[in-house]
Amino acid sequence: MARMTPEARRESIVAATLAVMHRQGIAATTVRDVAAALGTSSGLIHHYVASMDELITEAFELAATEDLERAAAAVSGGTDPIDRLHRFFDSYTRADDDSGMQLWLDAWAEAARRPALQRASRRLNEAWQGLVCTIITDGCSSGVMRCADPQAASWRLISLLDGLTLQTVAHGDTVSVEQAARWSRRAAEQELGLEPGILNGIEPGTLDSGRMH
Amino acid sequence: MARMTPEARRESIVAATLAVMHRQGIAATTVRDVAAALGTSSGLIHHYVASMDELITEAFELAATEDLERAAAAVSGGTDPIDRLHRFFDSYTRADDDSGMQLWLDAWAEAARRPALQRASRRLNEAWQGLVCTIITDGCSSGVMRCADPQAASWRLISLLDGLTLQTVAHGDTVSVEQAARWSRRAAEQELGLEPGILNGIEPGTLDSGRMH
DNA sequence: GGAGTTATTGGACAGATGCGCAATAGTGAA
DNA sequence: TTCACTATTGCGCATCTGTCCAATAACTCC
Repeated sequence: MARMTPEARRESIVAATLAVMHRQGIAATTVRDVAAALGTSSGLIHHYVASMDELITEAFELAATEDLERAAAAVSGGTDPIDRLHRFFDSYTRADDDSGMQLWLDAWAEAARRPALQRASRRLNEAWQGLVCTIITDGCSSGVMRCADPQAASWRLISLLDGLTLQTVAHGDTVSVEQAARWSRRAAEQELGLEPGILNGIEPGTLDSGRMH
Repeated sequence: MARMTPEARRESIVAATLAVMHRQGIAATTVRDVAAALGTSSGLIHHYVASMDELITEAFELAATEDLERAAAAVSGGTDPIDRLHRFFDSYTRADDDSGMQLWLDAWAEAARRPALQRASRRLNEAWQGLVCTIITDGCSSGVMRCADPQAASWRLISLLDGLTLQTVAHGDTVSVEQAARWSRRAAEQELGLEPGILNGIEPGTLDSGRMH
């Protein structure tokens, strides 16, 4: 393999690790697989990273941080809190192309046994919650949302979203992607005192309960 | 090791597997660890089970089924739908002594790679949802609950419960056990048109919003 | 007691794993 | 052009994995 600068090589290694993790899962990602994906030797990997654990944690952190930043960028383009919340749900739903969420499932399960991974997972989960919390806080102070405790509300919304997406990814179709999207938006409407349907693309006033299932 | 009847030996193997799974996680459970926990040889394990995957699936199924039956038994002792719902939340919250929920986290993550485990996980998850759904359906027909779609409502409640408990188990204290318990009960009250606080042990009429966080 | 059945043993086997290390090859400076 | 530096190689090592199998020991029935 062509010789590269240390920075470029390190980045290519982390990127290749991420690709393998998406394909095979965190637990089944091996040094040799990463080397094969790069077309290099396994020895090179250890020339750049001290251990496999470190590499896996770093790759997970990269992927999760990129997802978060993509969501944050989408949200920041919103014109008002409700639009920003809309954009948040859009980017979250799009982000889980299954393999992205599968990575999170792996991370949550492995967190108990890999301290470094647990710290990363926790930090990023808190960042997601913080993103939602900021939207809600803004919405409350501008008067378009009503919420007694934005911190708590954002944890509830994130947890519902995770729990529903979990079913979609782990079990196939106990809960469909559409249901997860619709139900979590509806929960946000109720949690924040919004007009029913406003986050689900239903025109205000045309909503009847029969349409909700 | 003393010679045992096939049934007793098989049960002891599954029980030992479960103990190892609790201690080390599903992915790190090996034949030799199970044999060591029993004080026997690895060959004996394969005299009773065809493959490691089968053994792991069977052990998970046993643990999850026991939890479910414990919950179902607790629920069936309830005097009315609201009491039964109360009992459901009590048994769910008690069931997660962390290691129980950790097993579920492992199962959800491993489901993508182990078809037999996925089937078991899915079937048991549906059974939990079915348990809640029955309570809600009864509550609606007896008039104490209002719910347009018990199926959907029970998936939402189960998913919220899973998502909140996930935070507790995977990350330590982003969400506390008490918050998970309180918030999921509050969600049930709202979802089913119940009096606020009735599932959280708050006397009807004494509730003010400031107490909810 | 003897014979047949089978639970149990202990190790062999092939393959995979993380990691280390001496040898090689590409690069930039003197 | 030569030399020092280091990115890269390819393999070796120790260990672990699931699975299999011949030998042994315990139990049951005649």
